[in-house]
Amino acid sequence: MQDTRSNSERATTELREMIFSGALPPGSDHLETELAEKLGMSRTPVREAALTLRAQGLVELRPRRGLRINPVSAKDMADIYDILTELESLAAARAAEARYSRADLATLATAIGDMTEALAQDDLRAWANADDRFHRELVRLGGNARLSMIVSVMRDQVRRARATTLFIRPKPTQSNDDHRAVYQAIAEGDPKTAHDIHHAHRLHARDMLVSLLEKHQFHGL
Amino acid sequence: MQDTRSNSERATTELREMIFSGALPPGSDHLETELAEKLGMSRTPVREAALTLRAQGLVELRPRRGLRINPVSAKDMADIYDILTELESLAAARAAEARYSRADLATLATAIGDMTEALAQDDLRAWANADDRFHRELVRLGGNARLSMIVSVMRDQVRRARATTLFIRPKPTQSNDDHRAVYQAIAEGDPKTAHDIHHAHRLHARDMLVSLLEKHQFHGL
DNA sequence: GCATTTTTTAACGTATACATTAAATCATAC
DNA sequence: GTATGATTTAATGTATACGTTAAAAAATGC
Repeated sequence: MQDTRSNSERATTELREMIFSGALPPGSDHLETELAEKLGMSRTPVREAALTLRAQGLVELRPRRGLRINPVSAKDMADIYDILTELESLAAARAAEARYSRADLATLATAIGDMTEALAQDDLRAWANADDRFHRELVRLGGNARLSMIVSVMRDQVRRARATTLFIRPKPTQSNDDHRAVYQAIAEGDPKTAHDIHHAHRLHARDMLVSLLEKHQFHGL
Repeated sequence: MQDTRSNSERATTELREMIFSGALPPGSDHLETELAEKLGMSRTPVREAALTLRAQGLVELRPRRGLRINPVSAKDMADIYDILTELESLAAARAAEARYSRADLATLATAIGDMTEALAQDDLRAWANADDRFHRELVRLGGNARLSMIVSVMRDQVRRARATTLFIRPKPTQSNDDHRAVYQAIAEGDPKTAHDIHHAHRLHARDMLVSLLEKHQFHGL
């Protein structure tokens, strides 16, 4: 089956993948022409993708220097986590206010179950995957589309850091208890508890990640 | 003196202005060719501007229909205010943590003074202008560049609603007291107070605006 | 008349061409 | 050998050309 998306869209996702995978390392420059050739298309869709990625904070366009892949410092990561913390906590509160049925919360429950299982099997990748699903669904349940967009852009950037820290950080056991408690609060329609627990959860993750990044001197991820 | 910016940048700001001024009304469609002609340039820079504005949530690109100017419903406005509330409050807290000197807070103080004066003279436009400056500076002092970007995009959208509600809503007298209290908390290095007061301030503004919009049935601003 | 198919149209997505101009290279003076 | 200025290079920003294809219009059948 053929890809029905436009080249512009393809370029956007492919460049994004190349940034996350490290094929385009942070701080590196890339001429539009080179990228166009690599992706097998003309400069036009590549340029359009570049503009989109710039709006998401992933790259900068420097005339005659090419696309600069934005590095992400420990301070950047702290800033990003701050935003995530506030917005996800709000989403948790709003989700609790919405009085979803248990059925509505099935995806959330599944993600928590998968995290538990992954932990038991020491499968950190599976855990990270389920953790992503949990947070994405949580935000979706918050019912604020703009907020979801912003959070997903921010989470994209976190993913870069996580790839490098996933295996050196402590096992996320506390994390799982937090998720369960947030789920519980949402199911019971308790916005304040949902908010506060998730807030503390994210703040904790932030401090852990930032201190890891600083310790390992990732001064431009 | 000539404008040194690229046509692409010019198109971005001009289209944005046209959206805010109502020259491109919410919900309306505009072909790339028409816009290009109106702006006196080719389709290329207009398209680039369109992509930037899409990333900011102002327009949508609908193949063969043209640029759709996104309408902003009361629900949208509530969502936007929710985001503003959380992020600005965080900025206020962080600003208080930063222990700025009184000199550093001069811009903030000036804005408050201007608001007081504008209120005394019943000059609502001047008040709105100073209010903008206050919030922008507050966020800047928070020291999170990404947060500032997001807030400024959200505030852009609020501006549309304010233009239509500024003269029908109650006079913002309470507002001024809030600003002063937030300023005080930041100057004294009290993050919690700064956060909580600003949070309440924004929540109040949100509820007032949303109920106004609903009452006046602006179901697509 | 209305529904369905065919034809036409034109807007977009993309490729390409090109002028501008910043950067790099080279030449020259000291 | 270094600094200054002239020359070359090449990447961008923009215009333009064009094929594709969705929508509109026209034609056809019932």
